Amino acid sequence: MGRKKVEIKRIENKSSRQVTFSKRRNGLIEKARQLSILCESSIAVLVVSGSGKLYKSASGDKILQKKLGIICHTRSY
Amino acid sequence: MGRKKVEIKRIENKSSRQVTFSKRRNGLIEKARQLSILCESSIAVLVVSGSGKLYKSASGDKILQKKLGIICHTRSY
DNA sequence: AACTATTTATAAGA
DNA sequence: TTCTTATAAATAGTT
Repeated sequence: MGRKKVEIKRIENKSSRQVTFSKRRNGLIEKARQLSILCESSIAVLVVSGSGKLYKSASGDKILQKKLGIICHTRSY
Repeated sequence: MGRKKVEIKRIENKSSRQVTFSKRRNGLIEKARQLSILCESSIAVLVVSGSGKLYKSASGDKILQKKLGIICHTRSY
């Protein structure tokens, strides 16, 4: 989607990469939310940016959310 | 996207729900893969269907993949 | 499982 | 940087 077709390879320009990261991360989490509602499923999404920042999202099921919490609180990130 | 706009609420018809689940789950995992490549990030996606079947995907980082493995092998799913 | 009309996501631009 | 818009991509309903 977008004005031009983009090849799936690392975006070299740092600020473009950050902009794309932010847009697509939001898009991904929204898609996960929709899927969980439409199809009564549970979804966890964990995203770790190049700079090490963590974004997480869990929808649908409490056990899954708890598990996601467990990984998110380890020290590695 | 598609022939009609769809409301984001549980799809009542079981077979439509299964078809949509399969399509959107694939779409979600592909989006995750693209984001990880484009923006040099690490992403884990865990999907548990209504019937309890687990689908997982991890891209980008080995630590993340290992952690995803840990949740996936617990007995709850 | 393939197709295609249409909606949605998003790459560039303002 | 937030908003816009042209276009690519995803997908709902169909075959």
